[in-house]
Amino acid sequence: MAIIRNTIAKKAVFEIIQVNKTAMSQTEIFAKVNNICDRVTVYRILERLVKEMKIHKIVNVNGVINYAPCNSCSHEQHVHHDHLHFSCTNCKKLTCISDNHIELNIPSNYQVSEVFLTVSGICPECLIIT
Amino acid sequence: MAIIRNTIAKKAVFEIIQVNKTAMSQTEIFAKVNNICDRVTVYRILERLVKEMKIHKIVNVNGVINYAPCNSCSHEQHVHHDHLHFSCTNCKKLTCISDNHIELNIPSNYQVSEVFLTVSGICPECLIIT
DNA sequence: TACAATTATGCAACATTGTTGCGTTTATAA
DNA sequence: TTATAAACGCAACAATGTTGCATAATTGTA
Repeated sequence: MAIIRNTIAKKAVFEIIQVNKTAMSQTEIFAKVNNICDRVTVYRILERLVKEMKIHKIVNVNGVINYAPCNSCSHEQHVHHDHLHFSCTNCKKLTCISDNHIELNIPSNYQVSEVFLTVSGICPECLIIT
Repeated sequence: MAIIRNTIAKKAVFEIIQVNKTAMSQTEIFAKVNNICDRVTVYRILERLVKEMKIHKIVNVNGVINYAPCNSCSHEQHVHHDHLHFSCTNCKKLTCISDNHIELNIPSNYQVSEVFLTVSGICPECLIIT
C-alpha cells in the first residue's frame, strides 16, 4: 500500500481548488500556484487528488477537463453521484449546482457506473453584465 | 448569407458518420476518409456540419469530442435535446441511447440552453467479451 | 457552356494540452 | 538520524486543435 504524502505543492493545489467557487482547469490552477512547482507536477497532483477522492474531475462542454472540490461527498456518492454541472458558454466557467436526482431509462444490457449531467447556458453573473 | 457547398470530402465525412453506429472522434473520422482530404479539412467540415445541424457534437467522459449523426432531430430538439449518451470505459465508444426526458432543478437565475447527459460504464459488447 | 464570385481546400506553421522516462529531491516512519 | 519510497523537475514527445494565405473547386448566372 502506497503512503500518501502531503507536500507543499499538493497543499497549495488543494487550497486553490477549495477556495475557488467554480471548477478550474489544469491551466488555470497552474497559473495560480505561482511557480511553486512544475507544470507536470500539477498534472500529477491532480491525478492523485482525484484518486484520493478529494476533488472531482469534470469534463466541460468544450471537452476541457475541470477540477472541483468535493465537500459533501461520501465515498458512496462518489462512485455514482447524480451531480449537476452548469457550463457557462460565455465565461466558460463550470459550476456545481446541486444534487439533482434523476430517473434514467437505460437498457439492462448496459452496465452503468457513473452519471454525468452538464447543462450549458448563461450563468447569473454573465446575465447581469449583458 | 453564405452558400453551402456539397463537396466530395464533405459528402465522404457525412457518409462515414451516418453509417457508423457509435459516435466518432475527428481522429477516427480522418482515418476513414482515406486521404481524400487534409486533416485540417476534416476539422473544418465537422465544424460546418455541426453548424448546419446535420451532426451532433458530443463530449466523451474523457474530454474527447465525438461526432454523431442526428437522424430523428428537428431543429427544435436540437436547441434543447434531452439526449442520453453512453460512454464505455472499456472500448471508449460513445453511443446514443434514446430520448430520456428528465426533470431538472436549476435555479431560475441560470439561463439553460442545452442539457448534456452522459452515462459511463460497460457497453453490451464489452460485457460479453469480459 | 463559360465565367465570375466566393466557398472550400492544402500546406505549413503554431498553440495547447497532456504524457513518459529518468535522475534527483524530499517527506515520513522507524 | 536514517532508510525508503513517494514526489519532483526537466526534457522530450504525442495528440489534438487552430490560423494565415495562396490555390482549387463549386455553383448561380450570363
